[in-house]
Amino acid sequence: MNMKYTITTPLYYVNDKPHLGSSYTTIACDAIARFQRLNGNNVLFLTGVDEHGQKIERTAESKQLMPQLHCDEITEKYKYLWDKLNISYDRFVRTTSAEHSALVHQFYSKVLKADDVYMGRQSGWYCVGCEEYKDVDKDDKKPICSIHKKELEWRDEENLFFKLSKYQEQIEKLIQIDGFISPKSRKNEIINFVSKGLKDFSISRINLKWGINVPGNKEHTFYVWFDALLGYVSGSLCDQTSPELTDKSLCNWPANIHVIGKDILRFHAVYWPAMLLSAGMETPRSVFGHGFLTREGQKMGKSLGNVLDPIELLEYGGIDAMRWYLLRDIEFGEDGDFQMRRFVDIVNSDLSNTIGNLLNRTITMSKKWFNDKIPVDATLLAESPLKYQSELRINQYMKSFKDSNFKNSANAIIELANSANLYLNDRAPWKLIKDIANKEIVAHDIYCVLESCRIIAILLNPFVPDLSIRILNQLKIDSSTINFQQALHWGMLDPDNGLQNPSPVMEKIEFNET
RNA sequence: GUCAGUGUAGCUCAGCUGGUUAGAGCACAGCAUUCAUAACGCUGAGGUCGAGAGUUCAAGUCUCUCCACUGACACCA
Repeated sequence: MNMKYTITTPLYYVNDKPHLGSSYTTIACDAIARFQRLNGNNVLFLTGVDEHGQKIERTAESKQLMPQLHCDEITEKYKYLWDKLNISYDRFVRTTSAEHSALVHQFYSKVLKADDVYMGRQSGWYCVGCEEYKDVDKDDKKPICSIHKKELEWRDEENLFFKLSKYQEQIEKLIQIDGFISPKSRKNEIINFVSKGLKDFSISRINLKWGINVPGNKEHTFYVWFDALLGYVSGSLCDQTSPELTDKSLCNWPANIHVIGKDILRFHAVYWPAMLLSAGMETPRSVFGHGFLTREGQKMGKSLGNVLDPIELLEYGGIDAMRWYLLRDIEFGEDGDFQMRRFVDIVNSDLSNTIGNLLNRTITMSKKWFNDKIPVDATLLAESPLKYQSELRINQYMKSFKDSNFKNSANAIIELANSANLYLNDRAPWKLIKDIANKEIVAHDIYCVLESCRIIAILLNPFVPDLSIRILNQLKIDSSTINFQQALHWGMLDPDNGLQNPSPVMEKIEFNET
């Protein structure tokens, strides 16, 4: 097939170090990217950071750093974490890069040509945290932002405006398209919002140095959102060094999916497509707004002091545990609750007890009775109930994964492992082998279970690539070139290939309350 | 305030157009047990299905009211 498939995480705001929420989004994207690659698609997996805006400027100031240095510092933390989480991104976009600002200028000139920009005046109470004007009473003397609990600032300034209202009908049509906005519940909210009439929005700020300058308007810099969203384009250009918005240069555009948190869905599903329409570019194929994570039933926040640091979690449970738990136990799209007890239980049960132990017990038997080779009768393979099971579960897995239903996909893997465990208990090869006449039957049984393990390892790959490779290594399978189309056929395991000595592929996590 | 969604075992959730003793996984208890990471397997205990009222021969499943949580919009701060 070899289709181009472009997937993006949000460009994370470098106001602070990465938190569990951004890790969650990024892990989900990584799973999708890996899944698509295994399906033979040519994937461009894009992530990056959004570095401009007043909030950054002030944060840097409070740290007595130049904004750029502050951004560099935080950007490094993101890169470090993505590295630790084995995120297979292809490009990392920085909105402070020269290429990016060149692209923003190019894009802006297109929007200008479309006659979609005008100078307007905006006054009102402004929240720097939100980077947004708030609808509050003008007579109020000390209004406070309901989200940030900070005092608002009075602003009265000239801004450039983008004619969002002009795209009312086109946006209405776009958001109706089946699959454009997921999950469905959020789609309805956006439709509702758009139906009330789109208002033009400002795309520039004055008196803000930390931003990309607006050509022709010295005092102005671009509003962070206008700037940040374009990072998706600058990151997906074929040749990033010479940003030109032509059909050729846009070979990775449009994005197949923007994965974001539910809080910024409107920017992605409404503002962003309108901007692209204005510039005569294609709109993204889909936008997925996932839910938020709470911790032990409570919102995570600095004020509550219950923020879960991804690095800490990683050190505690390991990368496979973290990735597995987030993808397997939390409904993608819905809000989810992180519970330490459950984290430990789920990971131990699924990865150590069900899958790890299955592999371990089977390899042990194989080594004990057949040394390295399994004398299996190939003609019998086609009739194994495990063959049927694996096909059933592969189907379930594929179907669910395409809907970004990671939970159900992961369940399919566990079901297959359960079946294999049951099969062993049922066949009891350790009893059969006592009669040497049964050796062939036992070989067949062992082979079928090992083959199930191989398929399990491959299906696990997008979820927990490290564990997947550890399993394949024990089966002495080269993990560097696998793809679904070839690898998911029953009977691909070479019986003469030999096996590595078994050692637990997944250590258990010990639960300790902290 | 308006609209939408959710509320089912300790935890995470299934239960389509109403129909016999409400399900799964995890956790827990007991049994069994080595091929295996005290793992796998079997058995079991656990729910007045958010509350109340109504429709019906029959409601987790339909109607109404209320409560809690989540979100959107509006309003206020």
